[in-house]
Amino acid sequence: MTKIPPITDAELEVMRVLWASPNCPSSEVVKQLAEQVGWSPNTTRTLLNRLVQKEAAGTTQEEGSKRNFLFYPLISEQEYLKSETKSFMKKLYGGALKPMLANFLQDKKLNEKEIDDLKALFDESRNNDER
Amino acid sequence: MTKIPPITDAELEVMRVLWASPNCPSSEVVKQLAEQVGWSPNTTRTLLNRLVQKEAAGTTQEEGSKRNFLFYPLISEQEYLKSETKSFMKKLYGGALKPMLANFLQDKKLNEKEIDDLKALFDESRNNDER
DNA sequence: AAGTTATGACTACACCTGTAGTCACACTTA
DNA sequence: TAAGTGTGACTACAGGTGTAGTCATAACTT
Repeated sequence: MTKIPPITDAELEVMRVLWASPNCPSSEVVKQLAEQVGWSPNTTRTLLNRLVQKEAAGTTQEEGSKRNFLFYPLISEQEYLKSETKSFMKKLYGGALKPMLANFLQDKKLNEKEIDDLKALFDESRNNDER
Repeated sequence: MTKIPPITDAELEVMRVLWASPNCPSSEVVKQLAEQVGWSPNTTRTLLNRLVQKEAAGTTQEEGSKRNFLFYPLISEQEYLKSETKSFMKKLYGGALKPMLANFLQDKKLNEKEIDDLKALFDESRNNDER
């Protein structure tokens, strides 16, 4: 996926279902979102269609059926998270990690284990940078 | 400020001006945004009014004038950043820092100095947590 | 085969957002 | 003081978004 289209909050709910079960019949998406967020079937279908229109998801006709479709994501959760995170960081912090962390840590104090964990993450990031 | 209203992207531009120069005559906001983002005066004024309506900004009549107003932010940049960051983290990562960092670091490798810097941030966070 | 139900295509509609126009009038300037 | 200009109040309007209704028809049930 080269270009990630804008995905609204409601559409994101649908994408989550598709990420969790790719190649999902619409009936299944409808069912899950009816349970999880109480949407009417048509609401879910509308969102599915919008996702297909903006090429965030794709459909194929189900085997041997004239009218049932399967839906699958065209952008991965990874891609989506990366792109959203990047644009969020850019919009609010000019793309810099440090001020964002400083802000986040004001609220949420970390314990030893969490700190070590995150430090390890940074170290990995450095070590993986071969040159 | 107890409750932070939703602020759109365009409105955020206006808030940035107010944060940079609190108690700003509208003419000044208009001027700055005309230069910075090329908006017509009425666009800026509309946004100012919307911010006042949603109580993100306040106004006072300018000294000895019947029609000129000063504008000031009712929510601080700190509050705004904190709230936005929190809801972003919640929406995309369930509120957990680690997966967000892991994602961010995939793209953007850090050098020694940056890593040390961020580690120090974490340590401060721990040390401030008296108990 | 006839009735019922699930599915998809199309339509609806209110509210939000970005972007500005119109108009009346306070203020400035000649 | 008459004419022009900046300001604020109100209005506009297209496109996006959340949330669904309607309708034709394929598929299931009896």
